[in-house]
Amino acid sequence: MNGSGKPESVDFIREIINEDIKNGKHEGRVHTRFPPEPNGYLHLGHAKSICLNFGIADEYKGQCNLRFDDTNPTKEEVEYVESIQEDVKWLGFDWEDRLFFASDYFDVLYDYAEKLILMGKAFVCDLNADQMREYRGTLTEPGKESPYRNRSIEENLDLFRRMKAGEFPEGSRTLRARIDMASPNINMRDPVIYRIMFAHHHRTGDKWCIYPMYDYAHCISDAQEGITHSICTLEFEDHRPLYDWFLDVLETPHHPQQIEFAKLNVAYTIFSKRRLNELVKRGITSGWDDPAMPSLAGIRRRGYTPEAIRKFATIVGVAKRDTLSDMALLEYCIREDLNKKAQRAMAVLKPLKLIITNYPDGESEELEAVNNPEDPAMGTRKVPFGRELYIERDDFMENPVKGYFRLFPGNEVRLRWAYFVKCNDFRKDPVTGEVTEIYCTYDPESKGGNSSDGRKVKSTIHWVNAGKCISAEVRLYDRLFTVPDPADAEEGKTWIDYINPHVLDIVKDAKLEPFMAGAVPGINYQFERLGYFVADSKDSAPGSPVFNRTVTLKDSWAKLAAK
RNA sequence: UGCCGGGUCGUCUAACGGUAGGACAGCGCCCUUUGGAGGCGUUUGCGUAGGUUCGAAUCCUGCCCCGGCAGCCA
Repeated sequence: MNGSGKPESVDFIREIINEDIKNGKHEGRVHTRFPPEPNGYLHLGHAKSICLNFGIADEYKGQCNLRFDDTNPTKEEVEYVESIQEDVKWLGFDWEDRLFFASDYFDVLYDYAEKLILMGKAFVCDLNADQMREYRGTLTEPGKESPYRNRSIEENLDLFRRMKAGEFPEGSRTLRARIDMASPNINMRDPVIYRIMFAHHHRTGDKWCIYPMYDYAHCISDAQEGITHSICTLEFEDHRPLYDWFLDVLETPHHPQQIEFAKLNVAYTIFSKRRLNELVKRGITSGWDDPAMPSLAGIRRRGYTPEAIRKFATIVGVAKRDTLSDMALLEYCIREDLNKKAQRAMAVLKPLKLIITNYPDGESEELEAVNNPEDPAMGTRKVPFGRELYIERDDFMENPVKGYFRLFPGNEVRLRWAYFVKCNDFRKDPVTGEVTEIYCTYDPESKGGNSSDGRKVKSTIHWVNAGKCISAEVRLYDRLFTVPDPADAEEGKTWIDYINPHVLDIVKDAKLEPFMAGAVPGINYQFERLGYFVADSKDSAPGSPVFNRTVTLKDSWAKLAAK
């Protein structure tokens, strides 16, 4: 029950689980698994599945296995089995001692295959790939039975054992289930269950030259592990009859239930492994861990937290219809998390010199600044103040537009944690017309940021001490694409044409408070009034960090100004 | 045009025959030493046409639209 007294609503998967528990199905157990193929890096879409599977296991006091679906050695690599484990752990989940591989079951899988042959439910087929395609029929026409479909059990067994022994060349024969070539479901038209591949496997080495297909391996692997609910994405819906067929025919001790949900899509980015790979290959991004990538490695480096990702997974929910989630939802999650946790700092991205004409030359002082207004326990710090400062170029306007509250000639603003200053004059470059310096007077009575006479200002701006700040490179990341759904390209264009040219803008020489020299990668900061930033884990050096912008702060002035 | 699965605010998601609700986004106001955060308020939706029913988002039928499926990929 929630606070309103209404029953807590659950998604359709948890509804099924609740029903199963009520009916005592699977002895009331809940056991899920996350089954990635180790052929690429994990991305936000996988995170949804991870949170679902591990999350459900947690909620029902069940278990969730991590199982690598490594049935195709030509596509899989150890590099990925390592990065995947790292990503799942980073997200905050634990498979304890239940790390499995489909290849753990190659012997079992093989024995079951002989059993199928013995039952007359599988046969060795000599059709090549092209012929098989012809025999398969089409979406609207039934297929034809293979001429090898009625071989004797003895011949099938002999041939299959010789396939295993390596007597036949790659592609020359397959083992196929004997189901129904006229089935309206193409997956049931005598699907291949073993193919010959003389490939080195990352775990089993050269032991095998025949490898099982996904449909055959997956259901049996689930059954082996006593999985109760095998949660996968919608495109496997058509495979469920086959999943059930294998387990029914083989009479496995367990029969997990496959449940399909709609995978995550997020506007202005893409999750397709193929396309993500192309971004890397073309050099559009620097690699799979580029902070602009939606890979978990990328968003981690970008400064996203596991808490935010988990919250996002919860918020988008789980259902069966295709969706395109709003980027704003993700950004909300990270802002909400970081607002409470991030240490504040002042950073000036586009510096403009501000000189306080009535501040004694050569003087300086340390002012106290609050580290996080949301969390007093985070304490305060000292910020060096002086006669010459840098402020943000955008915080000054020679001719202010309506509604602009920041600095302009004659206007008074507050320098955060410091003093009120009033602009009296400014200087411009005679050639470019660019403002080069502004001259202000400060009110010594307003130290700390409050006037002594109750005088108010409409704006507070950030600043750094020109003589005592540090310089750093700051990388401003934005959305990857210029359109919500780049895969849905208009005539004559491809998704590549929609890459955002400003996905990364680099600020070479930002000015920051001196303590930021000690910024440690992985610790999130809020640069006040700008956004959340994190020191880059690859390109920062001790004492000289490089910062990545995780997300901007909401900017209601920008919205107003755009009108 | 075969089979399977879907269509509820702009977005995501509830409702399980009984007042269409929440979150995000938007808008307005209040508050604010971040034009941040926060508080309050508010606009917007059941694909369509019928049927059953006292009553339909929910059940039935037709239509429309969207997605998936013809790898020895997963």
